[in-house]
Amino acid sequence: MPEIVDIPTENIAVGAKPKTLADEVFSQMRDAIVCGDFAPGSKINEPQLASQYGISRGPLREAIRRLEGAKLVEIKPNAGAKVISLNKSQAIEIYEIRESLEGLACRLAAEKASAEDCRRLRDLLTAHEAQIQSEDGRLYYQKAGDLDFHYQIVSLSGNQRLFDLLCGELYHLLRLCRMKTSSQPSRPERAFREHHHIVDAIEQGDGGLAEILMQRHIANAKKTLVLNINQLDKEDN
Amino acid sequence: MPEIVDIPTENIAVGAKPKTLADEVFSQMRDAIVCGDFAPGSKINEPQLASQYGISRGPLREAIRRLEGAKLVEIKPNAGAKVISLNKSQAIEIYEIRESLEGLACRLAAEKASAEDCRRLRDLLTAHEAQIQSEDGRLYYQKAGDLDFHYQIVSLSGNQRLFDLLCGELYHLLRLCRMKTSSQPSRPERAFREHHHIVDAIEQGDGGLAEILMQRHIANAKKTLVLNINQLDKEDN
DNA sequence: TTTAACAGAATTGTCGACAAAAGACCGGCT
DNA sequence: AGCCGGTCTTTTGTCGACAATTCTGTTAAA
Repeated sequence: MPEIVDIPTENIAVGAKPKTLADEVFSQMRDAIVCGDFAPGSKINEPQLASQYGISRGPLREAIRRLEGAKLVEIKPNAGAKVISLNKSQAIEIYEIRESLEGLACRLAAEKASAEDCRRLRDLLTAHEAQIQSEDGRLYYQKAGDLDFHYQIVSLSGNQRLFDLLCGELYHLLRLCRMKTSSQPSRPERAFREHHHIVDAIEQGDGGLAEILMQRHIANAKKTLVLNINQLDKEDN
Repeated sequence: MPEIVDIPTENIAVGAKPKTLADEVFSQMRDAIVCGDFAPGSKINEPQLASQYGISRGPLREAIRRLEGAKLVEIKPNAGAKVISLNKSQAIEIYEIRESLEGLACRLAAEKASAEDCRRLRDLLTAHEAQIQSEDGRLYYQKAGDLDFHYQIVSLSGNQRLFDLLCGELYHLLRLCRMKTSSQPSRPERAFREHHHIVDAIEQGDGGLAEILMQRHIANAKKTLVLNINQLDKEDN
């Protein structure tokens, strides 16, 4: 029984339990959006959602403002908020930014990672590898495992703001991008090779190489995504 | 006639006049923070500010949440919001991110810029150059002119999300960093050479070179900033 | 049939008031 | 004198209600 651990990428700020209602609802709505429970492009009805969450409109509006800050909803004055809907070019934009930023994170990580850090990274990969071998491994990999690896790298970079930017904002958008093309052709073996090569570079402290490898890794993921989107568009037509 | 347009870097979203009170107050507070009218680290008192802006606490709280999204204030539950205060390492973090992101923007701009775009860029530089020759040129350059140039580059990249990220968030933080070291030793001639070299690369459509030059340009700015901060710290002791 | 205007409903924006928590202040104790 | 506990004040969090705007559905006219 795999019982995919479902690593809670949402509870990034561990130990900081949301106390205010607005924060709580913000977290719930964010998860609902990135999990697809809120359809992209759908309108957000304040009275309805307020009663649904059992709170007043005040905290709900604050939560919506925070969602706007996370770029997950768009607010138009006097017209309400809508869940963001990403098209192909916007997805590409996100991957371009991610390529640049994670390249940076990977370079910094390579320059700072200790032997212990490297060992943990490698352990993570082998754990994922074992997971892959299980029945629904592919799904797991595409969902949590991949982000988990990247999450660790960014964490090792030591740049707190970079971490907030990537793990607090961009990764949520990324999950939205992936949601569209839910059943990906899954290129796990290739991605695994790339992951291991990245860890190799980090172990050797070769920041420049680690940066390039990570950029290429994400560029490959982007290509896969674009391919999937194109195919999806054709089916729709 | 230069007629430096004095692009208002604060009113980024031109044409979109803020209609709701919360949006209006958000803009005003953001400008007040980046201009230094709100001291970094100072506490935000809701009742006081609400009466000061002549609004209720509801819209004010929404504005504060948006400021939190822009990373300009920090909110602690049941403790209120404080204007962000950047220390040396945080400033370095911001410059690292900016180096990576503007490098990307510059590469994309080089790949997409038309001859007309290049002409406008060069015009901008010559206009700034003329401005520099005037009495308070150095001050002008450090304040608006430099950001103006970078603003144009990012705009040419064609990546809307990158634009929002840099011009909508990071540049405001940048102004906060610069505010600390208000009287900079101003390296205008060197920065000007770098700017021209960047435009050269863009004109030639050499994205890779443009990216590297921009990264080095920002890395140099970072060095200058760090030097200033260190000097400031010594004076304080 | 299409368009335009109008009335009604629904939704968003704003406000003041109450409840709860944090912080300040003061007195007493070791 | 310094520290601790309790009370009071201030500030934040939450709520319900009202005002203003937008959306909708209907009717009437071209």
